[in-house]
Amino acid sequence: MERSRKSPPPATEGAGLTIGGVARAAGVGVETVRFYERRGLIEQPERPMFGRRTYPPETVARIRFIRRAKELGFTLKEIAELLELRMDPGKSCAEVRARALAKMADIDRKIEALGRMRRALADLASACRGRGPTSECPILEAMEEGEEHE
Amino acid sequence: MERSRKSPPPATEGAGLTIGGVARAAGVGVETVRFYERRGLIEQPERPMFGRRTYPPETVARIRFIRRAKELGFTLKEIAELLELRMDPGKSCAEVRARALAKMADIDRKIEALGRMRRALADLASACRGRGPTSECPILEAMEEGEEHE
DNA sequence: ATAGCACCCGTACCTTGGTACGGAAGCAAG
DNA sequence: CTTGCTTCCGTACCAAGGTACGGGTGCTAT
Repeated sequence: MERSRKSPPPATEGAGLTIGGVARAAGVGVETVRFYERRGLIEQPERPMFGRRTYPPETVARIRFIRRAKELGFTLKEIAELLELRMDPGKSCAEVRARALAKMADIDRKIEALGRMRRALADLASACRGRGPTSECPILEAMEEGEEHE
Repeated sequence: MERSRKSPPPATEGAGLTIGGVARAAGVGVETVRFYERRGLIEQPERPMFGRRTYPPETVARIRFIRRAKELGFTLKEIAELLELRMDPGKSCAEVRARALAKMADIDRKIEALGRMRRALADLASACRGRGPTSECPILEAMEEGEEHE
């Protein structure tokens, strides 16, 4: 029972990991690994009709890559493209850089949109002393009138 | 043919609008109005077994309210709560103000998260001269190593 | 009176990123 | 050899916020 929760599968030493081993090593759930397979983000190992699949250690690295890219704001679709770029020896680093810059521009737009919301809310909140019934609330009134700012 | 695309339904003058009239006046699609009904965001008018429903003009104002609140970053669930507050004479303006402040804090957190992403991307992009194959790209390398910042 | 929108209704579908379920079968320990 | 954890596989479900469809009916103008 020494290794029961630690590593059930390592039957043949350096061969490969089972899906559970990959998931633990990469810090995601088994279902997430399966989900990434379905999305084509990770290559599926030879799929025996019966029995278990064994994954190469690169799969763990690939999932970590996905995790990190997600933290940087890339969607799974974009990550799939990054993974393709990474594999394609004909593509240059400039392509990757361009994706990063585009994502930064994307993030800037989101930040600006949120900033506009924030300012609009701050304006409304400052117009409201927080007293009286909701029927006289300047915030609600402003929303009812709708400024059609567009 | 003068009014054919302008207002098909106004049979009885001041009575009420059909769903299409509401949708046009509020600037949303008919399906969206139906969707808001299902979500309980707008009250459904008396529903005749057969024939058409007529909506009071307040429905248009309500949908505009929803639109405006959405622009301010509220979810439909939160908007439903705002609408309840608006209707409840026992609630005070302070409640509404609190929602607005909470939403601002919410937005601040999102902005900070995006700012972190942006800075991380900027760091990676500045480390990459945009030359060479993807196999030597500092951006991809950094993602592969995964900094586990957390 | 009939063409032709507009409306009614339930239901299915879309995107994004997973999570959960249920039955069958593998595999190691006790 | 049986128990019990994994794995395999398809499929369904979640949140959010709609959009689309199909079949049936209402209403209005020509």
